[in-house]
Amino acid sequence: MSNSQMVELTLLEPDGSESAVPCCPPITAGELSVADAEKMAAMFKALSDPVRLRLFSKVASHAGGEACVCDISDVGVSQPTVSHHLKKLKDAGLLTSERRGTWVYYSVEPSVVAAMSAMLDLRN
Amino acid sequence: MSNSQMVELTLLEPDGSESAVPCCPPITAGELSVADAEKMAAMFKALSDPVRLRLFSKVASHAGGEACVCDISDVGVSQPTVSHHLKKLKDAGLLTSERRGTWVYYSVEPSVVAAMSAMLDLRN
DNA sequence: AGCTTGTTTCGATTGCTGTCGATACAGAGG
DNA sequence: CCTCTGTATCGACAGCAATCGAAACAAGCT
Repeated sequence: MSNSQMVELTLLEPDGSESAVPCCPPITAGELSVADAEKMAAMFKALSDPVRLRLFSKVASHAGGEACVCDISDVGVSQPTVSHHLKKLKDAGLLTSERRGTWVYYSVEPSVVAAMSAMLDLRN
Repeated sequence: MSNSQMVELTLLEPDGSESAVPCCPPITAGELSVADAEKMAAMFKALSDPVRLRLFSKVASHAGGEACVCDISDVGVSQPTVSHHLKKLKDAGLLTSERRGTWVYYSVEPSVVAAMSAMLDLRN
C-alpha cells in the first residue's frame, strides 16, 4: 500500500480563511473520502469550462506562469465574463492575483495543479 | 519549444463514432486551441462532480481498474443517479463498460486519464 | 412463460452556471 | 478634482445538470 505521493495544498475555506489539508494520493491507491472528493471535484470544476481552461492555459504558458489580465482577455467573451471566470479559478485555488498599479496579474498556484496531476497518475 | 508529451486518445463523437485526436501538451507549453480546450474541458467536467469523482475513484482503485456497478453504487444517491453519472464518465471517455451476464463492469481508460495528468504537469 | 434481480432510460423538478449590459471601483495623469 | 483606462461587481436571464420515482430492459432462474 503506497501512501506516498501525498501532496500538501492550501484551500480557501467558506469563511475565507486558509487551511492546509493533505490531498490526495493517486486514485488507484484507494477510494476518495467524501470530503476529499468534494475538494478535488471543486478544482476539476474550475477547469471544466472551455473559456476558463483557455484562460488558465494562457496564464500557465506565460513566462513565469504569470500574466496581466489585459494580455489574456481575448477569448471571445465580454470583459465581465472574463473577470467572472478568473475569479472562479482564483476561488478554486488554481490562480492567485496581485494588483500592480493599473493592471492585475494572475499567477498559477503550482502545488494545487500538481496535486490534480498527481491524483490522476495511474502508474501502479 | 517542447512539443513532446503528445498523447493519443480516443473520444466519442456526437454521432457515436470514435476518432483519434492528438491531445495535449502540458499547459505550460502554450495556449490551448479552442477545439482542444473544449475536448479537455469535457473531461474535467466529468470529474467535476463529487459523486462522479467518488465513483471514478472506486473503479480506479479496484483490482485491474475494473469494477461491477453493484460494487460501487453505495455513494449516497439513488441507483438511477449512479447510472446517470457512470454514463457521463463513459461519454467523456474516462470509463468503458461491458456487460457480463447479469452484471455490468466499468473500467478506466488509462490513456485518457494519462492525457489529463500530462496536461497538468507543470515541470518546465 | 413468469418471476427476480441488476441496470438503464424517461419525465419532471429544482437549483446552479455562463453570459451579458450597466454600473461601481481603482489607479494614473492631466 | 476630473477624466480615462483597466478591472470587478451587480442583476437578470437562459440553458444546463443533479436528482428522484416510475417504468423499461436484460439476464438468469424455476
